[in-house]
Amino acid sequence: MSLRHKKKRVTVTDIAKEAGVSLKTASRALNNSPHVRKEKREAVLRAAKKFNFRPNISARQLASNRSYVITHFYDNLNTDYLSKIYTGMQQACHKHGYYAVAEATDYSRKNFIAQTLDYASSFNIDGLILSPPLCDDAKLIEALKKQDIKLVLISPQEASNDDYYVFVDEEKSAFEITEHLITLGHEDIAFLGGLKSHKAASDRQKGFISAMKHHGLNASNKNIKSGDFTMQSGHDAYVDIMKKLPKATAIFAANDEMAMGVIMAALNDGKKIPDEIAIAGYDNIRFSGLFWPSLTTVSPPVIEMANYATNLLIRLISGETIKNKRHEFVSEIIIRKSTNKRKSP
Amino acid sequence: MSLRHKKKRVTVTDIAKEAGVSLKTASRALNNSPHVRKEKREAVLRAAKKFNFRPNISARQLASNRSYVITHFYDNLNTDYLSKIYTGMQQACHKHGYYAVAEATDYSRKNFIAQTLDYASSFNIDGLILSPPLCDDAKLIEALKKQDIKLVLISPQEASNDDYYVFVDEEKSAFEITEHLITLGHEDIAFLGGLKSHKAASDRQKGFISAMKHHGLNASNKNIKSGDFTMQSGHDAYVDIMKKLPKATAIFAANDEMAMGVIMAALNDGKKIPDEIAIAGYDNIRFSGLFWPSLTTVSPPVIEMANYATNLLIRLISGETIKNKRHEFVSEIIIRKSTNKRKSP
DNA sequence: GCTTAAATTGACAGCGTTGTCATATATGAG
DNA sequence: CTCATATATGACAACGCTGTCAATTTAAGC
Repeated sequence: MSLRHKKKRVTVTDIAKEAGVSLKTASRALNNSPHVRKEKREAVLRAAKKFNFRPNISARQLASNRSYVITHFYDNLNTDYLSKIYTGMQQACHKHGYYAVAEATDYSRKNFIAQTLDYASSFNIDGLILSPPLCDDAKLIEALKKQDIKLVLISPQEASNDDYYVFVDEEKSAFEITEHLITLGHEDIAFLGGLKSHKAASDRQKGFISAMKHHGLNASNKNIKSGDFTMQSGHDAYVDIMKKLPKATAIFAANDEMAMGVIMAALNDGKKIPDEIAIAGYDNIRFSGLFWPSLTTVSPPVIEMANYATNLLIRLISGETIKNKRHEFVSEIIIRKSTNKRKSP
Repeated sequence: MSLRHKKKRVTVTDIAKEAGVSLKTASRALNNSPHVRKEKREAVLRAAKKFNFRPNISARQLASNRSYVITHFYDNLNTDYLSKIYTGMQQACHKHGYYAVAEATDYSRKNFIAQTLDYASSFNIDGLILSPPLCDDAKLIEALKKQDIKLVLISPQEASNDDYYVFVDEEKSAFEITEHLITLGHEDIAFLGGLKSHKAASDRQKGFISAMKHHGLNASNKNIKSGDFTMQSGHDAYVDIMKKLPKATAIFAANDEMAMGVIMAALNDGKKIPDEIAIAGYDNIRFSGLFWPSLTTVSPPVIEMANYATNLLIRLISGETIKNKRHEFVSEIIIRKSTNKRKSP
C-alpha cells in the first residue's frame, strides 16, 4: 500500500514565525479573538495569506472539544428544498472551516427527541439547522437548548422570542405576484389556496386578497378556492373555478404543483396558455422552469436563507452575542411563459 | 458563555485497561488489524461494547493524517439525483464514522482540474465519488489517482479496467418496461429517444428494440423518434409520432420529463390517458409520482448504488484489496396510472 | 510620574488517536 | 532441541491546534 504523499503542511507555527509572534497569538489572530493588537493581527493575516494557510480542522476539533460540524436535521422529502438548504450551508461552512452535514430524521418516531439528542451528543454536533416541520417542535427545541447546542431555525411557523431564525415574507410576495397579474390587465383572478393549517398558505392568501382590494378588485369566495398542494387538487380545482368564475382570465395557485395541475386541466379544456388564461404559482420548484409552458412563480431565496442561517449559527457557536435574532428575506418574482397580457375580449 | 458540559469520554485507554491489554493492541483490535490474537481481540471488542465506545474521529484524523471525509464531486443540477446520492453516502458513512460531503464544481471552468486537486488536498479528502459527467473525464481521474486519492465512479459511460464503479443495466430495464407495455396488449408502440451522445439513451433504445423484436413486433424508424430530454421536446415529438404512426396506443419515452411533455400534448390533443394512449417514462424523478396522471417509469436504485459505492470506497481507503471492481444494479419498474391495458378498438 | 486596572502576549500541557520501532512470543524447519 | 522466521505486543512520540494561567505591556486615573 503506497503511503500518502506527505506534502509539508503549513501550520500555525509557520505563520507565527513569519509574523514574528508566538504560536498562541497567531492562533488568536486567526480566530478573530479581540485580544490582539491591530498590527500583529494584520501581520499574522498577511503571513497566513502568503502561505495560503488552512487550519487543520481535526486538530482544532481535538483541542477544542468541538466538532466543527453543523447538521441540518430534516423530515421532508422535498429534495429541491433540501438541496438548496444544503448548498447554502455548504457555502457558509466552507468559508469558516466547518463541515455541513444533512441528516434525515423520522419525526413520527416515538422516541424521536431522545434519539436526536443521542445523535447530536455522540457526534458532538456544535450547531443545528432546523427546517419545517422540525423547527416548530417546541419540545425538541427546548431539549436541544438544554444540551447547549446552538440552533437556528428556517421559516418557523411561529416565532419565539428566544429563537434565532430566518424567514421570508410570504404575504408580500403573494401581493406582488398578484399585482403582476393585475398590471397585465387581468381583473377576474382566482386564487387557489392550500391547507388551512399551513401558515404559509394563509399568508399567501392574505397577500392575494390585499392586492386585489388595493386595486379595487373583487376578492370574495367566488374567486377563492382551496386545494391540498397536489397537482391532482389543482386539476380538480380548475373545473370548480371555471364554474364559479367563468370570466376568469388568470389563476394564482399557492404552490407550483397545483399551478401545474391547473395548467393541465386548462389545456385539457381547450384553453390556450397564457393567452386565454394566465397561470402563476409559488415556490419555484426545479420543475417550474422545465414545465411547458414554463411557470411564472415566486422564488424564495432558500440558498441565501440557509447561508445566512449557517453564518449566524457559526457566530453563535463562536460565542458572539447577537442582538438581531431574526432576519427577513424577500422572494423574487420570476416571470416566465405562463402569464401574459390579458387579450382584449 | 456557558461551557460545554464535559461528559467524560470513553477512550481507547479505558477499553485497553478493561481488556487487560496495551493501548496499542486495543487500537489494533478496534481497527481490524490482522495482528491481534483472537482472545485479545474478543476481549477488546467486548469491553468496547460494554462501554459503548465511539472512537474520537478528530483524534483519529489528526494522528493518521487522514480526513475520514468522503466527498461527492458533481456538476449537475438535478437535485433529485444529487439528494439520492447524498442519502446513500450518508448511510454508509454514518456506519463507519466517516463524514459525507457534497461539493458542487464547475466542470466548464478552465482550470477545473487544478482547482479540484487543490480542494481535495487542502481538505485532505480520503476518497471521492464521481458521478456523470465528471466520472467520464479521463484527465481528472488520472490526476486524482496520481495524488493517491481513492475513487469510485457512479454510472460511467465507459468502463475502464482500472476503475472501481457501480452501474445499472439500462438496456435490460428498457427491455422490461417495453415488455410491460406489450403484455398490456399494446402493439403499436413508439419510442422517444434522447441525445445520441448519451450512452444511457442509446442503451434504452436498444432495450426497446430488442423487446419489440423478441415479441415479433415492428421497431423501425417509423416508431422511433429522438428528443433532447426536455419536456418541450416530448411535447413536440408527440405530434410527429402521431403523424408517422397514427395507430400508436403507447409511447415509451427515454426520460420522465419527455414523457410528461408527451402526456401534455396528448391531453391537449383530446386523448384520454391511459385508455387511449399509454405512456411510460424512465428515471422516476420525484415529480413522476406527483404528476397527473402519475407516471409508469423505471426507477434506478440510486440510493443503493451510492451506498454501495461509498462502502467500496471506505474499504479501498482502509487498504483492502478488492477483486470485483464493478457492481451491477437492477432498476425497478414502477407501474402507475399512465399505463393500462389496451382497449379493444 | 506613580499606581492600578485592563489589555495583550506567550509557555506549556494536553486533546485521543495512530505510526514507528524495538521487544517478546509463537511457529516451523532441520 | 536449536535457530531462523513470522507474528504479536507495547512504549512512546507525534499530529496541529486550543485552553489555561501566569507574565508582560499598555492605558487610565490622579
